[in-house]
Formats: sequence, structure tokens, C-alpha cells
Amino acid sequence: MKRKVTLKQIAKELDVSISTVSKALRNSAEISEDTKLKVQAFAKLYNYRPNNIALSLKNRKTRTLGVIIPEIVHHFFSKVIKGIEVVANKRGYNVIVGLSNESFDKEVLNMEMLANGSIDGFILSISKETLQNQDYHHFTETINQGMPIVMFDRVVNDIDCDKVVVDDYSGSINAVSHLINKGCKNIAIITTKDYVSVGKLRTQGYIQALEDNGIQAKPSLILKVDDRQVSDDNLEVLETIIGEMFKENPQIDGVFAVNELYALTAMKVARNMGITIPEQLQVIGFTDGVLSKHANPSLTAVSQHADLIGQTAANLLIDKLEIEIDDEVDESYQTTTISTELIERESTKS
Amino acid sequence: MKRKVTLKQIAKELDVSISTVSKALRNSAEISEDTKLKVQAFAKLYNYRPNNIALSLKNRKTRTLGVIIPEIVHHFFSKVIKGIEVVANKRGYNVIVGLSNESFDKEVLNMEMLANGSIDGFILSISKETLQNQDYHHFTETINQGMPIVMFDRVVNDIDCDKVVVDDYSGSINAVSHLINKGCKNIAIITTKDYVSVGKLRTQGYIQALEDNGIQAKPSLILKVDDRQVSDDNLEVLETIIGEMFKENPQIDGVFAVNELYALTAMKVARNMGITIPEQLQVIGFTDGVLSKHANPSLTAVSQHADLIGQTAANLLIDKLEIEIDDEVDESYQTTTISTELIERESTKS
DNA sequence: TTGTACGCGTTATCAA
DNA sequence: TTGATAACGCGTACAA
Repeated sequence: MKRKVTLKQIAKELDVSISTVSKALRNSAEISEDTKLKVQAFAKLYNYRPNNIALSLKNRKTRTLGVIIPEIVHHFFSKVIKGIEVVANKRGYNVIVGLSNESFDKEVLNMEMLANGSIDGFILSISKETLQNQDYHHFTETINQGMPIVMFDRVVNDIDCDKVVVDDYSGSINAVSHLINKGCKNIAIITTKDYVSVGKLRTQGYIQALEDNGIQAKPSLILKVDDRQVSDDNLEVLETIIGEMFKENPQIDGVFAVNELYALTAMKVARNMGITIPEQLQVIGFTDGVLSKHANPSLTAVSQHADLIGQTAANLLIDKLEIEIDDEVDESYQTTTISTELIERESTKS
Repeated sequence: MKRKVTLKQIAKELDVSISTVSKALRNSAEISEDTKLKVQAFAKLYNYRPNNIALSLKNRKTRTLGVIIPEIVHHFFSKVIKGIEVVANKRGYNVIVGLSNESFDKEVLNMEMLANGSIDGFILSISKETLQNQDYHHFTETINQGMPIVMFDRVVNDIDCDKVVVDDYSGSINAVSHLINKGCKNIAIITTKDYVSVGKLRTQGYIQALEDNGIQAKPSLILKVDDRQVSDDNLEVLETIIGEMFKENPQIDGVFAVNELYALTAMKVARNMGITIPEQLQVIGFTDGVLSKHANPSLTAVSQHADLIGQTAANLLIDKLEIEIDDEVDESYQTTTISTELIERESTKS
């Protein structure tokens, strides 16, 4: 077994000083051609690579991004990570992933663990519990320590940092307007409680679109699901409440759901009630997921371009890291909005 | 902005030596109660945390695992990562994720990038291109440098390292036997070319199950898809060849697909041909994905327990890392097989 | 009880 | 042209 070779070992072997080796490998003009060739040949032979940790310590830069997300088994978040990875890799950075699992404590713990020198900056999406608690001290502290943060999707205005958001509001307006254009008169929304910022925004877009078209939003058609009671393994509750809404409001001819699961569940409930899609009921989901495409009928969806969100966030963070010379923190922050796109499939009329 | 505080700064502030501060914080018996209290109070006030990078350099241990996977936007792999994360976190490790994107070069590049001190060991699943090339030098070199590797799912026997695999063979036997028990007489398999190890194993299981039941496998019912020609965005090719198989072999009453996409596509093709599921055709997919559950009809599937695979791999790797004291490499390797589980849904008769 | 010196691997500065 | 030294932040063996 040949352990990784260090400058010191090369120096000893060639009977020169460590600094000579270092300079020779960086092709310094200070060193004679002879020694350079000798050292470089030896280094190549033993496959010398500088130790990242030593470089990090010396440069006080790790060239590593910390990504904290609520959940990784989720099409949206894994696509975002992929986008981050692509950009990070291209620009010579690594990515450490931490999962908050929607828990405040785990979010704080993960951030503390990484903030102690392991990374240069964070890209994160806030956990639901944190959004409820509205306790953002860990974000402000991190930023105060000079470590930049880029938030995406689930963000809060209270924090001064770069942000990448989806145009939830206008994306929803588009979707609901589309339903109206396709002839829907009574459009229901299946959304989340308001503490989830994106849920709130999408609900507002829904209401706005109705108003724009001279329709008064009816509370009975606004279903705010407590997503803490609903998981992928426990859909009965969701099915029940959606079923109740359909029964109490048989005039519903359109559904706008703020995520994939709600949309598919609505389709399933409708199917079981003998309601045909898209003839009697048209459905649109706000989602980037795979389920939409493969559902039967396939689901018309508002795509969020998750990969682009990840790429944008990574570029923002790395830009900030590389601009901050001499510890001069760049105090200007920007919020980038990523446009959504309506992908028409079978769950709406063509 | 208050930068992270170091031992040196605390020492200067309190007018003691750095080592005194260090010892006081670690509650050394060498230090007087007085100074300990003083130092600890100060450290707490300034929220002192040791710098991970410095510790890594000193201990020559990063407490970080490197995970290289072919693709992250994939239910199986993201579940594996989640399993790894849970265990790593519990045992005080971080996780750096690298994506090979099924490319040999990116796999090598990613591994080289991380192997230079950034991590203590690898958990990886081999890219398709690497499996085709059969060039495994980067694995052997990494292992030779004393950096342990744990492979999962897509593994090769040629490499001496710990492995976590799915019981592809017996899982397939179970699935096909199940179809036979449910009355299928002519079962087709939709699988991959043999260079994908799991595809090959699953095909072998299919053939074995047939033989066990006195059925001769027919070549015309074995569809080996070249997965380089098929992507989620390009399913026409797949639909066409599956459709041809159905037309040329109308007696088919059962389909075993080695992944979710193939299974769903088969169901879609059948539906379009007016074949009813599960009455005329029963389908089972080898997959852990979300599509199975939400498909219509929902898909009976061989679950791979991806999270357990991740947990097992992480525990294996960390065990190895923590056993290796004094650079004594533990040269014993084990292969852990994770059992699959047949999850019955609507695509097979009850 | 406290402080000094060293080493982890690297690079930059300055001296020879 | 080369080499010694300091520094990044930490912990520890050893000296005071």
C-alpha cells in the first residue's frame, strides 16, 4: 500500500528542501530547469496531489459548499442538488449535503457542524418547523460570522441574503387562468397552511386569477391541508377531506393543487367518484415531479425548473465567495426569480 | 460582524497561553478551576467551536464520507443517500456527494478530487460507462492508498472491498414465481443489456423461476433494452419495441420489468392496445420508486429497501474507519445482501 | 499549574 | 537558485 505522498517525502527523497519542491511543482521561475524537471518527474511518478485539507487551512477557504435541504427523497430537491452539483463542479467546488428532515433542531445542528470551517457558504431551503417557529437566529448568526447564505424556494424576507425563488404567485395565476380559459367555472384549490410561504403565495395567485376574471373566491373551495398530518404513506386523511369537498361542492369543474401529491390524490378521488378527467374535471398541479408525467391521465403541471434554481443558487454563492476579497463582505443582496412554465398534458382539455 | 473566534484570540484576550486555553476547554486536570472557569465562560460567550479543518489536518481524519452515485434525481439513489445521511449524522460524520452522471471520466475526476484529503472513505455505485469499460483502476488505486470503499447495488467482483447488494436474483425469482402462482403461463421480461450487473442477475432469476416451474424460457419473451437509447424524455423507442413484442406474442399474460420505467411503459402500451390489467395481463416491476404506488393501476413491485442499503453501507464504512487504528488496514471484506420484499398492488391479481 | 515546542501539509516571504 | 521560517488552528508531550 502506497500512502499519499507529501511534499516532505518528495523533498527527503530528492534531498532538497520542501519549499524547493513546492516551487518546482508550481513552475516557479525561481527554480532551475534541472530541479524543476527532476521534481516534476518524481511527483508525477508518485502521483503527487496537494492535500486539500492543508490547502483549506492555509487559504482559509475550503472550496466546498454546504447544502441544507429538508428532504432529499423528493424530486424537486434532488433536481436542485443536481443543478448545484453541476455548477459547483464546473467551478471547482465540492458539495456537502445536510438534511434537516423538516426539523428545526436538525437544521441548526447541521449548520453548526458545517459552519466550523468545513464549508465556505450555504445554500439552503428552510425546514417547515423553522418556518413555523419563525426562529431564524442560526441564519443571522451564520451571516454575521461572514459566511454567506443563499436561500432557495422556501425563504424568509427577514433575512438579508441572496435568494432564488420560484414565481409562485404568477405561476399560480397562469395555471388558474388556464383552467378558466379551458372553461372551468368553479375552481377549487388544494393548498397548505399559510406558514409554508410557497403555499401562501400560490393561494394568493389563485385568488388573484379568479378576481382578474371577475370570479369571487369561495372559502368552501379553498382547502388548506395541514401537511403535518399527511405523508406519502398516509393518504387516507387527504383522500377523505378532498372527497368531502367534492361531495359538498359537486359544481367543482377544476382543481389547482399546490403540489403533486395533492393533485394526484384529487385525481384518484375523482376517479373513484366516477368523475371523468378532463371532461368533467380539469386538474393542474404545481410541481416538477415525475409522477405528473406518468400519471394516468398525465397531469398538466406548473414546472419550477428545479435544476435552474440549483444552478442559479450555486452561481450566486460562488460569485459572492470569489468577489469577497480581503474579507470585504459584499453587502448587496439580490433575489432572483425563476419563471415557471405550464406543461400541458392530459388532465386539462386541449 | 464577529468572525469565528480561535484559541489564539481567546488566549490573547485572557492573557494566557494557547495551550492553557485548549486544555481548559477540554477540562484538563492540569488547569486550575479558576482559569478553567474563566476560559470556559469566555469561550461560551464568544461561542467558540474548534475549527474542523484544523482538526482534520491534525488528526488526519476528516470525519467525512464521500458518496459517488451515477444520478441523484432518482428515487432509489436519493433514498440510499438519505440512509447514508442518517447513519453518518448519528455517528458524527458529514457526507460529500459527487455525481458521476453515468460517466467514467466524471467518476474518476470526482474521486480524485475527494481522495486528496477531503474524505476518509467512499461509498459508491458504479457508473454504467465504467461497467462497460471494465476499467476499475481508480478503485484499486484508491484502496491501495489506504482509503476504504464500500460499493452498493452496482458492484464488481474484481474489486476487494465491502459491498452491499440487493438480492436481485432471488428477488426476481420471487416476483416471477408470484406471477406463475397467479396463473400466468406466458411471462415476458423487460430487462437491460447484460453489462448492467443488476439487469443480468434479474434476468437470470427470471429464467430460473421459469425453469423451477417447468417452463422453458422463450427468447422472444426476453426483451433486452439498450438503456442508452431510452431516457425519461424519450420513451417512444421503448413503447415501440414493447408494443412489437406484445403484437408478436399475443399470448403474453405476465410481464416482469427490471425497473419502474419499463414496467409503467409496458402498462401504458398494454392499456393503449386494449389489454386490461390485471385481468388479461399482470405486471410486476423491480423498483422502489414512487411511481409504482401512484400509478393507475398501482404497480406490484419488488422493493429494494434503498434506505437500508444506505444505512448498511454507511455503517460498514464507518466501522472500517474506526477499527483501522494505527494505519493498520483491516483487510477483511464482506458482502451484505439486503433482502427484497414483494409489495402487492393492483397490477397483479389478488 | 502554566507555558513552550512540535507536527499535521501547504505556501509565501525573506534570507542566503 | 535554493532553503529556512512563519503561518493557517489545533492538541499534546514535555519542560518550567
